Amino acid sequence: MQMSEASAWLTRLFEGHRLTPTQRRIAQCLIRRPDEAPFLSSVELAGLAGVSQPSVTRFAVALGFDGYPALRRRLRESLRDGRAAAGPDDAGPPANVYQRAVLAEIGHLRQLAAALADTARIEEAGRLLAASRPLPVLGLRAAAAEAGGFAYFAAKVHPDVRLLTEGGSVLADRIEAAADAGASALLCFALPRHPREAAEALAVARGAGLRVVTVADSAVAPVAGPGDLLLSAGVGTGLSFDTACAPALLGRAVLEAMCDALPDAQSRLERFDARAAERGLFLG
Amino acid sequence: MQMSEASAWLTRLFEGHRLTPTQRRIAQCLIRRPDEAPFLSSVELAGLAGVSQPSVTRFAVALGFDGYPALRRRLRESLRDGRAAAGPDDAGPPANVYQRAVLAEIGHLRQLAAALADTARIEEAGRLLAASRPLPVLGLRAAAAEAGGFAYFAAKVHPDVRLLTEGGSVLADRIEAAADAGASALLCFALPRHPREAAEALAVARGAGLRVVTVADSAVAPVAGPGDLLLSAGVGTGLSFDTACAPALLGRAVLEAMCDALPDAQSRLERFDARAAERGLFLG
DNA sequence: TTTCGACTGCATAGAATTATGCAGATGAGT
DNA sequence: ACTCATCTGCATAATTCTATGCAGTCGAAA
Repeated sequence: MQMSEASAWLTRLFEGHRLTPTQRRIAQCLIRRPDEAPFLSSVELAGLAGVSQPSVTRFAVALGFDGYPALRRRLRESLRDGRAAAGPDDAGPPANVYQRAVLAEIGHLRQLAAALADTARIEEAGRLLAASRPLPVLGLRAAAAEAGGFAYFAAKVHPDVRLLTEGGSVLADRIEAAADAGASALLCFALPRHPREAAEALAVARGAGLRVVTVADSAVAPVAGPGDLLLSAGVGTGLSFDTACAPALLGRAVLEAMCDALPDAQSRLERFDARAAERGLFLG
Repeated sequence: MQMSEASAWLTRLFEGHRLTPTQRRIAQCLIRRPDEAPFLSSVELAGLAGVSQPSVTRFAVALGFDGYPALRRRLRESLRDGRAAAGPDDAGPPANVYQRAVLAEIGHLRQLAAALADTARIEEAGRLLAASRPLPVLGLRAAAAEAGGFAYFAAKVHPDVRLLTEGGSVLADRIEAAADAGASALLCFALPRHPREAAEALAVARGAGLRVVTVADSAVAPVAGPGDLLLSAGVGTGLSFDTACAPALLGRAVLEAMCDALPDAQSRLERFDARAAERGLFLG
């Protein structure tokens, strides 16, 4: 018989206790369903075992618990522990603070990879941004770097990218100017700590009729609006300052999707490369 | 923080829902405790999130469930699924380009984590940069974003950070001005494709007596000089444009080391926080 | 300033879960 | 056969959990 971690634990628990026939049925039932067991109410367990509900309570007491909830609590803990032990197989002590921060970011990237299994949202984001001329890209304070990185590359395939990294009253002017010039969407990088200005700027953008695409640190970012297309990736908090690898990478993924939605992206890139070589812009 | 399968599922669930501040607190609480979440009663969850129990019920309804028990049922299913899927590590083929790019970056981060086991070089970099007043930070073209991100945070703990992201003849002027003002080191982000200008700028810096610390994409970066302190991390090339998660993260690690080498970093941060709160700079 | 709508916690009703008193059943020992 | 201890389920009490009406608060719009 194949014994899982949890049912082995259960078996050990039952050993050394004199159990009545009815109680044995309950125990068998628990051993056979180690995954469901921690979630069952006494009524449900009784039903599955074919015994009365009070027998379940008495079973728990017979095992030395204060009552059925106490037994279930133990089952939950053992499930959690088993889960934790099975998860990260590299049990080595994460040596220093730098390594811990990097490992945490790996976790965020894993999550991002899982989220990217569904490409519908990111492709929609790509289409929206590709269709907007001009394309305003907003990122204030800490998010300015991510917005800048996006805008630098985006400008190589999109004819009119407008990078907005400075707040103040001019920001609203520039958003409205972009809308007047024909923009239909705006890309916003929203990272903690969320500046109040960013929320205000997004309100202006929505008011101007722009569709807002937001790359944020969490799906519950306070700057997100109802009609926005929100994409999220975790931010690392292990160091003195936040690290936003995953959001930055998500931004590049959006950029890729935007390229795919721009028919002449490839030819623009080739033209740039040709001119760069001509001018000796890069080494190597 | 280690992100599990379950919280990824949660994150996807919350996306696209308009949530009130109280509901965001509940969502954050669930995301932060993916292992406990499926076991919590509405009362317990309310307690952990610091909201009232009815708010939890309303939260579940807002997400489209029939009630809180229905939400919890879904959490339990996702926990079970995650458990089942956790067995065969990553058997599935890396479906799409986005996922492949993210997985490649995870590989770079793994290498970075290994390299950071030895903290001597990064700590030396931190000391060098902390001691330089002013501190010029150089990053041209694609590297401007990484340099900008570093400089934004560095300015919160270092009294005189000078961000240099624009090339041209003025760049050499500004480097020499920094040296004249007392700078003893310069931090350079050097990413492909390496601009010729960057190499020239570093030559100027060395000529002015600055110690150069370079965060680069490879240990054989063409811009590195003999006396430089070179730190490297891989760059992703799976998408149309390079992704520099690992170098960016390495930059933040250098920043952390610099903070450790600045005795009054902590007090500066606290002063900033106090003033930010005073001015209502950030949301939440 | 007033009004209105949205949000939130309190109080409480309604539902479920759990524990316990009780009686019938079973089986061992006298 | 009688007694007694044990076991079991039924009915129900006690507890815990969930949902909802209501009023106070806050911010936006008129």
